[in-house]
Amino acid sequence: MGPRERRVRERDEIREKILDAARDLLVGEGYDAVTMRRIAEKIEYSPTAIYFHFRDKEALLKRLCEHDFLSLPRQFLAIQEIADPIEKLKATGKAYLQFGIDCPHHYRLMFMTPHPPITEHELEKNNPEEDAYAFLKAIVAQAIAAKRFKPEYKDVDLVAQTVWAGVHGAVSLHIAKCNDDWVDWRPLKNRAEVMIDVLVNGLAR
Amino acid sequence: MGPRERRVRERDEIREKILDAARDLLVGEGYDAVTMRRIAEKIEYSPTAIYFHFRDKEALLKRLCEHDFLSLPRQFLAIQEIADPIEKLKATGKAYLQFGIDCPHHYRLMFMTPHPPITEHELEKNNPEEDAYAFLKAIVAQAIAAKRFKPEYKDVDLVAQTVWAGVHGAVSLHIAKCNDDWVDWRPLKNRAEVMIDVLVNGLAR
DNA sequence: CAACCAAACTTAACCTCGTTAGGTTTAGGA
DNA sequence: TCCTAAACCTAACGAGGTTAAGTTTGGTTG
Repeated sequence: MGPRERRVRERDEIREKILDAARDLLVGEGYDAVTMRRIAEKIEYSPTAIYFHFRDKEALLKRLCEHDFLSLPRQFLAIQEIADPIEKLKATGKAYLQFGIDCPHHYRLMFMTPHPPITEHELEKNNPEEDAYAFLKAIVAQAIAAKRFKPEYKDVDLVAQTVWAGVHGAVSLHIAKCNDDWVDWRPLKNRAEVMIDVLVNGLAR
Repeated sequence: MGPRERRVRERDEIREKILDAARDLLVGEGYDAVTMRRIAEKIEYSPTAIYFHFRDKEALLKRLCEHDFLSLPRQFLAIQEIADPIEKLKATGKAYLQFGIDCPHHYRLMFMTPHPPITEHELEKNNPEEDAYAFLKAIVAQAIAAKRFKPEYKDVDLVAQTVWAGVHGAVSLHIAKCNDDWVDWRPLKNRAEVMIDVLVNGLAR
């Protein structure tokens, strides 16, 4: 481990510091507080220094989204203990909901904001412990294998994406339109629970 | 109709022109193209003139969202011909999906972007012909009245919001993450159809 | 060891954007 | 005829993302 490795490590560390600062601003002060200048201020660098580590703001935010999407299942650890796949699915939905309630700005950036395509992935995919989508897929696959769903619902990706979309719809509509008094909104938790129940009932044999 | 009425009419006309210009930019050139300066350029006014008609950009965009949310059901005219409430509900979901496919930028602004609360509504509410949410609610109420749903699903608002959220989840996840090759996305139309079927099945007796 | 060179920064500036201050025109009313 | 308020305009401010150009720093090489 010569000075070469140290350089690489230091580079990764400052990259991580930038991402951490961006996340802190996002969660703590909201969407609009995430500016290159404020990130720089937080880590005591000049704003332009960030451009040495990220091509532009979009790339930075996209990286943050990917990173935190992967780390989501680490918050779902208790769910793995549940044996019944249907209960597991419901618990996952509720945990996902809770993330949306706790970190709405973070949720908005990760799931409600389009990011232009960037062709550089370096992170590990398809590991349920480190990839939220793989986590969900594994549960759906388990439910299908246990013949808990109607026979027409055998496409794991299609079912997983439907369940995801359902809960996401409830959460994201809340985040986008909770200030809209045009609609007589029911409480989010209530809506999300009904959504999960209706979905599971619709999928089940 | 003296000059006083003319003044009011002219004011409304230029307001409408501003909204039309904003909508054109949004649909034609996308989200980022909607700037006060470009709107002004399009209607051949100075940027500051807009501030005489709208308090700020947020108010302008919010007004646009409300206006177009109301005019949505005018695109759903054929649906009123359908007698069966379940089929009606499915058709409404598909029409809503089609709007998301045709106008993704417009959809994003209307349903995926939080707008701060503004306390000034001047538009007519609760008319199914001019209010997309009232339109959906009327269909759900019809289905409930015809005893097509399980007895526990008798809260019209709760059911309407669940159905809305389901289709919205499919559409909005597509708009936000269609460039994300991390997930092996099924086609949107496919996902939306499954979503509608699963929801209806889960709600039905 | 000295020269070099690329990595990792910095300062200063550019451009666009939303918005405001202050001035000007215009038309209806007193 | 004068006044006033509505409906605009020009000019500018400040914040944001980004770039150009220069500077430091530490490892590598002749």
